[in-house]
Amino acid sequence: MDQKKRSNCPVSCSLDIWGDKWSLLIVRDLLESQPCTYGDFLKAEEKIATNILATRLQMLEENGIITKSEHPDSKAKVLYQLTSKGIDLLPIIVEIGFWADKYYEIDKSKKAVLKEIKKGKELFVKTTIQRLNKEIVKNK
Amino acid sequence: MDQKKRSNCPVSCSLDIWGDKWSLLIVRDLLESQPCTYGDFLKAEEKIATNILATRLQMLEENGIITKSEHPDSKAKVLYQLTSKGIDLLPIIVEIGFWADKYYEIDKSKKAVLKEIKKGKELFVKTTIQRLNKEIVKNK
DNA sequence: AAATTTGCTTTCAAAATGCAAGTGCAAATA
DNA sequence: TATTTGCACTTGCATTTTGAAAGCAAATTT
Repeated sequence: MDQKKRSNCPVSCSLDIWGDKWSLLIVRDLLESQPCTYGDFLKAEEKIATNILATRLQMLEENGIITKSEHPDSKAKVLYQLTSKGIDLLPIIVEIGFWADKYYEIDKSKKAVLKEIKKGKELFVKTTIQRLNKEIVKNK
Repeated sequence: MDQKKRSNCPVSCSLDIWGDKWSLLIVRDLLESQPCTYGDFLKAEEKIATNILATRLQMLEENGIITKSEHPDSKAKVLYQLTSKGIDLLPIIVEIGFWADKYYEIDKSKKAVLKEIKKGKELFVKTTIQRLNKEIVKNK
């Protein structure tokens, strides 16, 4: 009864994040600077509406892509971070980056980062995923 | 005046296909079996509505991801195929496939294909892109 | 000549979005 | 202690997008 009808992703797995730019933006933000607060997401360049952010965070949590935890300094704050499943989205984000770099103007700093990654893509992805996974453990 | 406000993609390039599952599905279909007709897309498993298909095909064409051309056999039919820019989305679709395979049930045949690709991802991507680009030239 | 196929367009109700304002709680300040 | 501020949301509502079905014109088949 509470079973939601999910959209199909382009490789036959059902998941709402496909077809939602805001979800991808949240994942990208987290990959770049791990624990983020609600406010951090709102501050991002793309100006997500606060109600949309709330629904997307909830959806990502339900799908096991992110987790919520308490901020060490303040109970008023909430920390969001990626799960292993979320971290594994890195290769996709990286490939989107390469593609965008090839066909669109992107800012210099991002261009430089991508150029570095290109030198050893597989290694970069592997070590970054390892690092992010270790950081999860740290926060427990 | 006709300047549409475009959504931002997660890597700072503006493009509507990010955040739209139907666009991704169209690209996936084309990567799997190059020229497709309007009807082919409608026949796909995911059941895109015909009006949505029309707007997405138009959008993808405007963004230089696909092109329309005449069917050699019939004036009633229209062929859609990827441009080089569209073909270059392959690495992204492949990575989405790997991720989905890791975390969701996908059907056996796709699983098998992905397993094969995994053995030599870089080579597979390179040769497939080359092949698809050659096929574009053929159709001219 | 009539029926069917093909590639769309139109209509319209239902759902999703996006902006602004509001709420509740915790922490900082007066 | 009282009050303001900051943070994480929620609510209301107008606008936009979606999705299902029906319609349509041109081309093709029967």
